[in-house]
Amino acid sequence: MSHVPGLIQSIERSSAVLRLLAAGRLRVKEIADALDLPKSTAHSILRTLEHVGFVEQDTRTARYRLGRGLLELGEDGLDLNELRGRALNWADALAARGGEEVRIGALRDGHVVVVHHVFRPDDSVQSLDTGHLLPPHATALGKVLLAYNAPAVEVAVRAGLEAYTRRTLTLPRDLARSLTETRERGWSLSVEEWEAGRAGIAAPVRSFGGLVVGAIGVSGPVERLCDTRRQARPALVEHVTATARAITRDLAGS
Amino acid sequence: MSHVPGLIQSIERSSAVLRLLAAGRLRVKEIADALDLPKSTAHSILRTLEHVGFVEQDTRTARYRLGRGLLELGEDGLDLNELRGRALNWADALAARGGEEVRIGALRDGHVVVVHHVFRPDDSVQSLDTGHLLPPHATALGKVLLAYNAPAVEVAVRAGLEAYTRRTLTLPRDLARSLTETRERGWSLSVEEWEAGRAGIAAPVRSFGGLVVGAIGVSGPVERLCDTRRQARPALVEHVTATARAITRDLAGS
DNA sequence: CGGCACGTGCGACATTGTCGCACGCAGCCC
DNA sequence: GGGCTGCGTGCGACAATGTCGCACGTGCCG
Repeated sequence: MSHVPGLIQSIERSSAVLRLLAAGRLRVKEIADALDLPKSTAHSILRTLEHVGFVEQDTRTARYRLGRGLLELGEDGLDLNELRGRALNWADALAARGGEEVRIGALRDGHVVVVHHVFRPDDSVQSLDTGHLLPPHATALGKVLLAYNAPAVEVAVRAGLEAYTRRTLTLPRDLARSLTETRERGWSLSVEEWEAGRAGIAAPVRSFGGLVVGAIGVSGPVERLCDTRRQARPALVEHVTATARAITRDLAGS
Repeated sequence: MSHVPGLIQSIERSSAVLRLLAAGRLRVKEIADALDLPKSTAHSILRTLEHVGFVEQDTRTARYRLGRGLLELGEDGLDLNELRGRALNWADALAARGGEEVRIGALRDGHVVVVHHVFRPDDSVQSLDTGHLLPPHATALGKVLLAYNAPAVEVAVRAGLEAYTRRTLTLPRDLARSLTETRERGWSLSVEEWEAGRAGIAAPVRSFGGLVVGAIGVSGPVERLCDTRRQARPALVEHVTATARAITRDLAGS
């Protein structure tokens, strides 16, 4: 079997599997025979492709076929209801443990769509925020989503970075620096960039292969989220990032 | 980064890359940032996806986009002219070294399409066979192609295995056994199954990930191709399989 | 009912994928 | 125009992961 050094053999093999399945439905054994691979190897490839949605198996016939995730490649494979369903209990726990209001969101058409919102446990008057759109460049949720989505940054910059407060980042260079910091630390911070007196901390939620499909964040008064130097409180950062990791693990197990 | 044990991480990552590119054209750095991967790792994935035709790069902008190999997944990514172009010199060399006529073929719509035909070096009267269709189940070329294509076997069996000689394999079980042997040894043999007094030996030509995209074979009188027990002569088998491997390496380098 | 073939999953270890580093090139700014 | 920065590409060491033999359970066939 002639494999070119420097190329990733397992990816080449997976491409061959997809090509075979594009021509018709096949069983593990047939794929293994076609590629002269041991059954176990073929099965590992198929299991992975199935997991990422590129392949599906008919349980009755055991035959594999191309999956919706590949046929509809433009969709990011995770709809907002599924994100909400997977993340909402973790969001409730974060609100309880962190003591601040929590939102889960995703980028859609250049905006942050809030798919779940948890009030701050002690507060009595809140406006439920689900379905609302937030500006990506000024909110912590939005900034962490932009950090991993270069085209969305370009769109936002081209549309102009609107100033919501005097602290909103309105220069492309400033936004880019903030997003680079976000990537380096793995979480974002917004201090009075969206609303005066309020801050937010958010972390990414990832899907297969590391794809960012959403974010979870807390928000509240600056003096509760930040220390005297307007830096995020480490304990709260840890709660947010740990929760994001838990949701990511939950999604990976699907 | 949450990766599930038992799944192939590099395949998951490649699926994430494809999803990112389905949403827009991106540079290496942007993909690396989106997935929190080192640039080199992202580059290795892209290079592989490019090699198998799933991704293409715009040399002017350095941006990557989805490639024709993925957008047109039903095509096996190798057209017959390209197979011919890559294989014809090797076929000529095989005819010179093996002393028998050589054909290169591929499966199309249940038939073997001969894409290149080399006369036996010593013969003066030959009919050029290019473009001709051969029955897959009775020829060595066809049997080696069927050995790696389970759906094509099903089609042939369903259509009925026509007897061309009294030695043609007409029972599905007999054909299946012959194809299993073919896979086990890596080459096929046909002794008077297509034409009385003539035999053929053939080996598969493979593309990326091990996909069989064609075959090369020799044919001639039984007494020249086989020993007294009607088994293939080892020296000729070696010539055929070595040539198939050389063409496969040639294709891999593309 | 027994034998066989298949799909699935586990785990050892050899192979391969990962990724830091270096380099060349292009673009930008002073 | 030169220096700096960032990017894309490729090399090679080695740690991590992919490979794959084996075992098991299930279903089918004679």
